[in-house]
Formats: sequence, structure tokens, C-alpha cells
Amino acid sequence: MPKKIDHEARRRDIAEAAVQVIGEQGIDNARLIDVARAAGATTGAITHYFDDKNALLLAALDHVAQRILHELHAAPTQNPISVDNLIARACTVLPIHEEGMRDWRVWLCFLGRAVADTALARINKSYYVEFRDGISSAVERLQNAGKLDNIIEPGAAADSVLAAIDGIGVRATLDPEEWPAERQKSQLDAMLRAILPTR
Amino acid sequence: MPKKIDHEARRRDIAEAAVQVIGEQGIDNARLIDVARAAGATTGAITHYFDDKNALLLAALDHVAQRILHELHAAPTQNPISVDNLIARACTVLPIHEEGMRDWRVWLCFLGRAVADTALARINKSYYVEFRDGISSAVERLQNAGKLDNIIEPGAAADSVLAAIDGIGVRATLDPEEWPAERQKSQLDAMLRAILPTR
Amino acid sequence: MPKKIDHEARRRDIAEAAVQVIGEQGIDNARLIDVARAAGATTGAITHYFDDKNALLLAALDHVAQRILHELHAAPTQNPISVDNLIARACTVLPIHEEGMRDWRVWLCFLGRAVADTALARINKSYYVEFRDGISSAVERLQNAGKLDNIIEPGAAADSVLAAIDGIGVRATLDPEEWPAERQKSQLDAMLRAILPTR
Amino acid sequence: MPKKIDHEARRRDIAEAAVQVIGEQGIDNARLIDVARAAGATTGAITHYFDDKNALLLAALDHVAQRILHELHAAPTQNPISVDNLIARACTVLPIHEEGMRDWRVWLCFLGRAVADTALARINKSYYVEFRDGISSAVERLQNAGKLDNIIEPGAAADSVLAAIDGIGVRATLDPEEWPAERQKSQLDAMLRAILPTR
DNA sequence: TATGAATGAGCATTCATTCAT
DNA sequence: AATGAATGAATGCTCATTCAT
Repeated sequence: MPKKIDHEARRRDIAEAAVQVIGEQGIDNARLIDVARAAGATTGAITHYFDDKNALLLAALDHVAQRILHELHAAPTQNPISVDNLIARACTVLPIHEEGMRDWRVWLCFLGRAVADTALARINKSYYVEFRDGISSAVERLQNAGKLDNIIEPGAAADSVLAAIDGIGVRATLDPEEWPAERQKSQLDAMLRAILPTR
Repeated sequence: MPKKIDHEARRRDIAEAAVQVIGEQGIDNARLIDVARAAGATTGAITHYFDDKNALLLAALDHVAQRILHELHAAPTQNPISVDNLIARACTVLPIHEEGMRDWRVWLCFLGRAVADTALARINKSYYVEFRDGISSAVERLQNAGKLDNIIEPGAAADSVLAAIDGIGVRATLDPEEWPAERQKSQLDAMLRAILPTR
Repeated sequence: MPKKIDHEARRRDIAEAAVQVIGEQGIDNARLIDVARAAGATTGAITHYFDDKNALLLAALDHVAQRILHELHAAPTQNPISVDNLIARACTVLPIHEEGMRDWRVWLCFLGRAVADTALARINKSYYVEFRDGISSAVERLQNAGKLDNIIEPGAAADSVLAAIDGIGVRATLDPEEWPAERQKSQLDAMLRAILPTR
Repeated sequence: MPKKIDHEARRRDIAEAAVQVIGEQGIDNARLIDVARAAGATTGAITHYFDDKNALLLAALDHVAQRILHELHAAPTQNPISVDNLIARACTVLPIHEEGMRDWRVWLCFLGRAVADTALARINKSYYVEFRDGISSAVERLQNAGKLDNIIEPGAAADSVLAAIDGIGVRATLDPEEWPAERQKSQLDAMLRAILPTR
């Protein structure tokens, strides 16, 4: 089914173009025609791939979320499990490189939208559940490997890790000049080492 | 002589009406006429007090930020200085009651906007500076009182506290049903106790 | 009746303020509040002296027209009647000084308005009639004094003089840098000498 | 492929519709929707062809000016050069027919606007330069052909011709009933014969 | 599939006018 | 007589969506 493949690729391209435009101009200033131009298409073409603007925006959000999830989960079995490893993986998610910063900007835009859009809030929540589950099971694995204090409740620890990532990521996204990669990483490292006490 | 009007009070009322409308409908759906109605006024009246919509929005943001700052600083000298006290004060800032939740929703809306509005980003940053300074000096006072480990760098600790508050607050704002007041407080309590080790 | 005198003086002041504002900002940008400020009054006060904005504008136009008429007629009996004298008087009306330029700008604004405002067109016409009558009788006097060729029809000559003044005045008003006082005067002088042949 | 549209033709149509509306209602009362209706379009469609209202208005002015220029220059080489010919051509420009009267009304509207709009004043000036250059070179040709006194300075003569046309045109535009075509033409004829003395 | 011209509802903004004081 | 707060109609502009080609 070559057509389908092309179709999906085009959808991806357009959604990524939307991510780019939102990241640059903000979600309010992201007009359909801007996305079309960034994707080398026309507004009419976009309607072939997305029901309406909202569907396009949702696809853009999903791209960003999937990318973050993928980084969090990246090669978890290959590396030997360790606290250092978990922290390193968490740091990867921070807005420490060009693409990550853009993704965080897009993410922030959607947070603002979710305030008044229950459907979006629900979607956001489902992403958080996935994030949390991934971190929670990593904590459990570390406990089983004897590398983390058993006193810790994995779910609550995962919430703390998520909160730390979010807290630093939001701040760094809005003030990138004061928050270069190193500062973000050392700040997150300090927080996570406090939150995740080794036995 | 025309009707005596307390100009500043009217400005405050309208800005508060904007906070309310933004908190309920989101910043994108907050039309001038909605704010006018919420304030018991007309759109034309709003232009007596604000240059344009953006000025009104900024005033709304400032109200929210001032309220948070005021809570953070509330009666710092009256209470005996203690870690428990600092944590309790931090918890006060979380979206644990009706007004606080609304303020956090408004805050989130502006975070999304700041992504593409450098002026707004600058304003946000200045608020963070104030938040951080307040927390940082509280940490210092605790250290001077011998209630906090001197190993902690006050500024970095303040950043951690801010990140924890932000991380939990954002999550709770978008998913209030899963995050009742108690869960927020215990989560923040756990994080801050880990972050701020007593000697 | 001191009140009446004050009243009339205030009306004059406000109308002159309107002339000033129109001359500076154009009639489209002349807001009531601008006129009020220029007159050291408030919009509410203006409504005490003028029924509505249109009445104020009309008063402003009348001030300008009266000033021009006054200059054209100035001291006609004192000076010995001569063609040179008529030409000199015509030159006085050109936009050759600060106040005259402002009056011409106001005049031009009203010409543009008269296009779609029959009442204004009628008023403009009445001013032209006065201008023309004044010039026409001057021409007649010159003919009676034997200083102008009797072949000339005074009315038609007056129309020519008016057209020359208008043509040069309009051009100089819109391009004052290219049309300093001397150029205007020499141009008008050349035209009028051709139009008004001495015997 | 979308409907094939002659973009330039549509632009012309809309600009001409603007000329018509301005000529009928005046520039202040010319709303975008009026122009849209006159052009058989919608306000939204107009923005496809013009950045904003001002751009549309400018295009309308240009149409009028180009039409006048075209009439002044019409077939200058075909006709044998003569003073009669020049005068006849000047008369053509006067508001002596339906379309010409409308163009003059539009022209007057823009003169009023140019008072407070330096960009418009600059454009107006450039048109006058073109008018003047055309007339000036015609005068020169007449002098070279020995049909006009060499004592005349072509540029100054052109200014006089322009002033005469403007002066009569403005008056006739605002008072068309008193200034039928014949009166305009004979008045201009008289002025130009005086201004342009044959050898 | 794709184009892009056209639509039309929605909204901020302007400002003359009103009126309680 | 004067103030100036408030009104509310008017209007230019934006932009997602539609649809003829």
C-alpha cells in the first residue's frame, strides 16, 4: 500500500511543521497558512490530512509527547540499571538542546490551552500517566536490584521525579539564557539525588 | 463635578474580572466583552482603564503574581523560623483552594503565552526572581538559626523549592481530581524535606 | 451682559482650537477630545457651546474663511487703487506664513469633505461668492479708474483670479518645501499680470 | 487547480469600485463593505488583493491620477502641435463629463487627506511632477515650433497651466451646477491664452 | 489529491454622545 | 457651567473553513 505510506508520511510532515511553527510563533500565532508554508503545502491540502485545525494541533502535541516518552524509555534494558542511569535519562528530557527546547515550548503552549480545554487536559493527563508509569517501574527495578531504599513508594517517587523535571523544564524554557544545559542538569541531579536516597 | 470614582479600585475590579474570566475560559477564549460583563461594565469602559486588551491581560497576570508573592511572604517575622514553617508556607501557594486553583490556571495560560511573547517572558522572569529571592533569604535565615544544613547553597535550594512547587502545581492544576489538597501537600512536603536536609 | 461676552469668547477659543487641531492632524484625526485639550477644556464643555461635532467643524471652517475674506478686503479704501495693490492683496491670501498655511490646510480638509456633504458644499460656495464679489468689484473700480482694460468682464476676471489663487495655494499647501513664499508670490504675480492686462 | 483568476484584473476592478464609492460617498464614508458590494465581492476578498484599507485607497488614487495623466498625454504626436491643441487637451482634463467629475471628487478627497498624511502628500507631489513635466515639454515643443513666445520659461508656464486647471477644476467640482462644461472650458481657455502669449 | 480564491463570523478598537454629579 | 465616566454603535481586520476547478 504505497499510497497509505505516503499519506502517513505527509501527515507526519505536516504535524512536524505544526510543531515547528508553534515552537517559533506560539500556539496563538500559529495560523494554518503558516503551517502549510512550513510544510511546503497549502491550507487546502492540510484539510485532506486533518479534520480541522484542532486535529492538527493534537497531532503536533502527540509528536512532542511521543518524542519525550521515547527518550525517557530509550534503551532501558541495554544499560545496566542504576540511579545514575535513571538521572541521566531524566536529564535527557530537559530542554538542553535545540529540538528539546522547541518541544518544551510547544508543550507549554498546550499546558496553557489545557486549562480551558477538558479534552486536551485529558490527553495531557494520559501522557503524564505514561511518564509516571515508566519512571515508577524504573524505581521498582532499582529497588529490586538493591540500589534504592525500599522505604520509597515507587509511585510517589515517580511523581517527585516528574515534578522536578517539570519544574526545572518550565523555568529553563522561559528563561533559556539563565538556564544553560549544565545548570539544568546539575539542578535536576541535586534534586533527584535528594529525592531518591540510595540505601 | 462628575461622579466620584476610585480610579484604582475600578482598575483592580476589572483586572480581577479578567483573572476570573481567564481562569474559567482560558486566555484564548477571554473576550473583552466577557471581562466587561464580569466586571459589570462595557468594553468601552475598559478602555478608560487599560490601553488595550494586552494591558488588561498583563494587569491580570500581575494580580495573580502579587497574590502568590504575598502568600509566600506572609507574616515571615511573626512566626518562629523553622523548616516546617517554610514548607507550610510553600504549601499555601499550591492550588489547594478555589482561588488558588483559578490563579494557577491563569498563571499557566500566561506561561503558554510567554513562549512567543518576549515581553511576557521578561515579566515572568522578574516574578521568578522575586519568588527565588524570597525563598533564598528564608533558607539563609534557617541556616543562620542552625536549623538547616550549611552545606546547602541558598540560591540553588530556592531553585529546587521553586521547581518542586511549580512541578506539583502544574500537575495539580491540570488534573485537580487526582490531586486533592492533601496529596499535593504531602507530595510537596516529601520533596522539600528531601531537598532541605536538617542538620 | 458679561456672561454673553464670555460665552462668545469661549466659543471662539474652542473653534480656533479646532482650526489648530485640524491643521495639525487633519480633519479625520481631529477627535473631540483633541480639540478639548487644545482649548483647555473637556469634551463635555464643548457640547455646551456646539450642538455636535459637525457644528464645531463648521465654526472652524467659518473662522478660516472669515480670516481670508478679511485679508482680501483689508483696508481697500486706504490704499490708492492699483493693479499692483490688488495683486499684493491677493498674495496676502496665499499660504505664505505659519497661520496662513494652517488655514489653507484646514480649507483643503473641508474641500475634501464637501465632496460628500452637500450642506458643506453649499457653505463653501457661499464663501466663493463672497470672494468673487470682492475681487469683481475691485476689478470694476480699477476699470473705472482707468487702470485696467475695459474689455475685461469683471466677474470672469474675478473667477480667473480666484482660480489662480486656489491653484497655487493648493499646490503650495501640499508641497510647502518646494513653494516658499517668494515662489508663490512671483508665480501668482505672473499669472495675474497676464490675466489682468492694463490698458 | 483553483479557479483561474486574473489577479491584476480583479485588483483593477476592486480599485475602480473604490473610486466609484469614494466619488459617491466621500472618502470618509467609504467603508470596506461598500467597496466590496460595488465590486461584487466581500470584505474578506478585498484583503486577498490589498494589504489593508489604505492600500486600497492608494490604488484608487493611482487609478484616478493615471487616467488624468493619460488624458493629458493622449496622442500628443499625432496631432499637429499648436497652442489650440494644448488648450484643448487641458480642457479634456477638467470635470466636464460624468467620469471626470467623479475622478475630480476622488482627487479632492485625497487632497484633504494629504494634509495630514505625509506619505500621501509625497505621492500627490509625484503626480504633480509628472503633470508639470508633461505640460512643460509641450510648451517647449511649441516654442521650438515658433508658436509660443520664447520669453516664457516652460516650467513656470507649466505651473501656471496646472494652477489654472486646478483652480477651475476644484471650483467646478464643488459647484457643478454653476460650472457646466462650457463655462469651465471658456474660463480655462481665457486663462491659458493670457498665460501663454503667442509670439 | 491539491489548489487558492472566497466566505463570513468574530473581535478589538475607536469615539461621538450622554448624563449624573 | 463644567466634568469625565460610561455607553454602544460602527468598522477594519483576521483567519478557519469551504469549494469550484
